[in-house]
Amino acid sequence: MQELRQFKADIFQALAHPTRIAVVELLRDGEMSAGQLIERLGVEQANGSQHLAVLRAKQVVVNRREGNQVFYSLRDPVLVEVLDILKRYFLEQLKGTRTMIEEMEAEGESPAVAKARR
Amino acid sequence: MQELRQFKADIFQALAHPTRIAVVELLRDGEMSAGQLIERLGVEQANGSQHLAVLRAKQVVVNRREGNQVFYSLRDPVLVEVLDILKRYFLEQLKGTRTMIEEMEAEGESPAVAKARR
DNA sequence: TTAGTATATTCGATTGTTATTATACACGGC
DNA sequence: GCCGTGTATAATAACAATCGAATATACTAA
Repeated sequence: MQELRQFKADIFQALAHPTRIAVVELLRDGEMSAGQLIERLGVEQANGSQHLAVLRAKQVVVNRREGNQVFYSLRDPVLVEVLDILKRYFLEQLKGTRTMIEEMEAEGESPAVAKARR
Repeated sequence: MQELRQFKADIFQALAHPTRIAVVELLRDGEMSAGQLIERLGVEQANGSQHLAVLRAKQVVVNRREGNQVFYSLRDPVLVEVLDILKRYFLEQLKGTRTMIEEMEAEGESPAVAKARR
């Protein structure tokens, strides 16, 4: 059980950076070379390569060399499911925020607002 | 889109620690007081409270005070889904590892073994 | 008010993560 | 062999996360 939690924590940590999330999203529909990825990400070459190294270390992606280039792909597309779930979660949270904002606007400064601010 | 990725990264980071994953799992079936949580986690009081603060800051959990105690619960149980998906993912990965080990045992020291060690 | 219990926060030491710069490695063509 | 292109790896510096110890806060009961 402890091992499983460590494993989950490692996966979460692998994805705990916007650039690496972007990589997973870019690989959603198939493989892509390191160069293409880095160009799409709009980051420095070394930086992009380091992020790919993190994803490799945590086995989130796999790669294959073809001549000069290295192609990356998702090891298991189940992670895309996770991202999709989080998108729904994000939208839920936004709804909550919107409700909160509306309450603030409707009520002005009030206990509800103070509570929401915490 | 960038904002959504940052949001996802924040959630992942909130869960990128075995203790905090344990908290989410403990809250799976309902709320629990900070004290109960910390006891079950088997961590120092201050440390547990700090981890709860992280989960609060990222809105993963919410809390309510009742007298002397503070009860925590999951803000959105959808995160449990994510953990369940990762369990399946973990088992998949284990299957791969087992296959790898079997190959190693069957073939002895060989190029395939060297490759698997990387 | 004082004491006791439950929880949170602050501080400081340690360790981990990130971006940048520079350098190394791997491959193909010549 | 040498060059060019694509990719990975040090090395550093700035910053963030973690933990334990001590302290602070919130509440209850007496």
